Amino acid sequence: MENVFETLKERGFIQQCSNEERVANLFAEKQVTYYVGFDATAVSLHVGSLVPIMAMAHLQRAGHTPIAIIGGGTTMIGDPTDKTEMRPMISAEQIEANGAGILEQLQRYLKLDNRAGRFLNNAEWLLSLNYIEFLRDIGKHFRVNEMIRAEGYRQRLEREMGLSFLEFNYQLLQAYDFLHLFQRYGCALQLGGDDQWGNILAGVELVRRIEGKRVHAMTFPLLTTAGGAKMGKTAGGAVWLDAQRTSPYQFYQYWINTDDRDVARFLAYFTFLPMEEVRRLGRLKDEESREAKAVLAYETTKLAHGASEADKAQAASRTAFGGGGMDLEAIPTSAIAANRLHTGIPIMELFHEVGLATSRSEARRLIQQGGAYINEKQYRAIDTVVDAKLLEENALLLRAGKKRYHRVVQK
RNA sequence: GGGGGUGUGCUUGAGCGGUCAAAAAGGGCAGACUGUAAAUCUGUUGGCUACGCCUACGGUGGUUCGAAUCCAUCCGCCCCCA
Repeated sequence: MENVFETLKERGFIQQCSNEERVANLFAEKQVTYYVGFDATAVSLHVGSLVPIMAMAHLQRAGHTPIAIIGGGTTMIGDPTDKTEMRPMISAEQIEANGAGILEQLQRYLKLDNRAGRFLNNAEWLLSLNYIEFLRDIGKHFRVNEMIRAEGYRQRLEREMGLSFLEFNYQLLQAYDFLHLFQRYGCALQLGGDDQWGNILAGVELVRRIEGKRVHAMTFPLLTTAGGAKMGKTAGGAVWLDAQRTSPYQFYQYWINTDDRDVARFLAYFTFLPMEEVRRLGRLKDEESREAKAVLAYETTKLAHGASEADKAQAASRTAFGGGGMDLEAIPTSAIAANRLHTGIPIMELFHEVGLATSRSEARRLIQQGGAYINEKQYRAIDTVVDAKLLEENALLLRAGKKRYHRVVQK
């Protein structure tokens, strides 16, 4: 079997590495325990976390042991790295709840049964730290002059934002995590986004000073779409891995709407397809690239939500955009009382009510600008009244713009 | 503790006491064009019981016929000194 390191490299996962050769050998020589920290500020992970997740999955498939940690302790501080503002602090209970959701999602990609892999909350060891001891044992190993040279801190220091002492300690805590995981589980490698490079190295350094052992760091490139947007952000907000927050259909649509220029890269990152296949799909041009996008969308959805959901999403997407009717299952639907429909509802009110417009004024603009459709027929008159006569098979299919649909049924 | 500065809509950022729902850019949304892509062009971008009304320029009070614009005070942030 080929070295996972090569696999990761070929697929574009590796941005920086403390020492390429050593890390590559490490994987070849023995089973490696590695860790990645996840942000616990939300109940669900989103598409942006998929890079580390996929990297972890590749490694686990090659027989190595992942540890996913959520920052129960560190999240309560807020990571200043590359943030223009301080992150909001959240409560321990909230983090606990978020952790449960995150674990569930990770388990679709990773085996975290405390043998093949682990899921830990760093609150477990951080909360019991004693300040004096921490300063004495850990704090003495850090040089402030080095720390403030880090890009993230420097920006905060130079701009007017300021940096609180609390946030400044983030790096120490993250380094301490690494030390702890090394001591307790023999964890020898930390992975993270490239913005974490400095923090990860701080951990490497700390382990070296205290334990005299060499551990390693590896970072992933920070992904943005070709359009310059952050991964996983859309107009409607983040694209979550949680089916409750982002339906498998929406998830599928996110991927199928990928910019042409990103398709090949994304296939390598977000699917397990062999690289030959990835390259073949990546070579498709113009209209043909839709095939590649369909594969990307299907594979990613399958990983996140399972094959049957992926099939459904794919079918829904095809009928919706392939000229056929919509797959009714996939469209958000709301019920409206029959008598209201018989009386008639002003079109503005209807679009607002079902959430296709956030206010009546927005609905008004939408309609006036020709973006409002009922049963695929455009309505531009704001005084249109929608009543039961427009029902088709007992339902109305509302559309705002090109892609946002909503179905209304009688109650 | 002392001194100076700053706080505007989703973001950045203009803003003479009336003509400011607030310039400009970015972002968003919609339309045209398209391949459910990109680029481009056009329109639009606080709310409402809608040619009018309401809410908004950190909070609270005040001056004024009238305040985002002036004053006081409080809060947050930044810089310098201690």
